[in-house]
Amino acid sequence: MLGNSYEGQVCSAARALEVVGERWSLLIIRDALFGGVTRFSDFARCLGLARNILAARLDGFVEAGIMERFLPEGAAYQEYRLTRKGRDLAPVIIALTDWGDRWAAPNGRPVIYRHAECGGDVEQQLVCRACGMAIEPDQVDIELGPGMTGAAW
Amino acid sequence: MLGNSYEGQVCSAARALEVVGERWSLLIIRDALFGGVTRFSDFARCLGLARNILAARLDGFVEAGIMERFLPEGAAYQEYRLTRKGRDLAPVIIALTDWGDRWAAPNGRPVIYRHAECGGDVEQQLVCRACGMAIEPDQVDIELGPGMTGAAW
DNA sequence: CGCGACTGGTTGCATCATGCGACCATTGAA
DNA sequence: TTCAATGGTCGCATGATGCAACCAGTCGCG
Repeated sequence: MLGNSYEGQVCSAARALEVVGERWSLLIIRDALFGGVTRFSDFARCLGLARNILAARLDGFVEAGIMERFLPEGAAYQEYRLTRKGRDLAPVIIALTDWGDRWAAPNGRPVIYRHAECGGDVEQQLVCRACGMAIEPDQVDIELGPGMTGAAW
Repeated sequence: MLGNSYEGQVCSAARALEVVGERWSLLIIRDALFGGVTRFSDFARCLGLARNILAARLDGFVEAGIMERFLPEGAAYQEYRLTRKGRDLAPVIIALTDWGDRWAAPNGRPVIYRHAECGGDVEQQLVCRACGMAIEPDQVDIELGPGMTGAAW
């Protein structure tokens, strides 16, 4: 989005950015995923964004199916919860964080992701499904798949 | 960026988004990384974005150190090339693409990432550096690290 | 019950980012 | 020489974002 779309692009990354590419979107999802934030006012406080923008983003997330509104039984204030589709964005946020840690964190990592079971550092890897090897980013090629229409991306 | 910053956020994901979070930024980098696009007019044509915006993005990338301007010897038109810092964004783009493939590609994947050596599918995994296990997104916890200042993210 | 604080918004206005089309100097090819 | 492409810049219109004010309903406290 960012208010609009990337129409000309036949590309899943563009489709994803239409949903979560606007300003604040990924930070809202980060807080929901890893900070356990669920309520309107808590998002506004944590992030310091304007409340009308927050309302617009949350509406968009609900409409896109990455969050759902939920009223805990008995009472009073509603929660915004990530759906499976929303939680599936975790790798995106972790990839951004990894990059920021490496290239924009002179004082060390502010936040560390840990394996809940054993407490170890979480690392993101590209793996080849065929040969099982770990892959460096420059060993990745692209190929057009069945969802491609027309000639261009 | 998106024209401005996420000042209140002490978070590497926010730092990363300040560099590549603006509209079109990640698509430009995607084309540079996987499409081999290097020239101003080619970016403009592939993406269909306004040329003044493209100029602003490329300037920003050069300033941020994720691209560099390069004049091939002998002649005439310049190229924009990703630096190491820029190529390191590949996992972000692959993560976005994976998500888009899963949740927003009803006709199948338009673009497939392949291991250059063996041609196998590239898959992104979270791995525990301590125990070596593959980790599901909901098994990830966070911990504050040395770069954290103050109490909040 | 009364009161103040908090929640979950909405509205209007100002400002910044983005998009569009016109323009321009230089290079290259016919 | 002429025509098209490159790599931009400029000005204006429109859209997105940010800010402050406002509001109804709820909660906790005395």
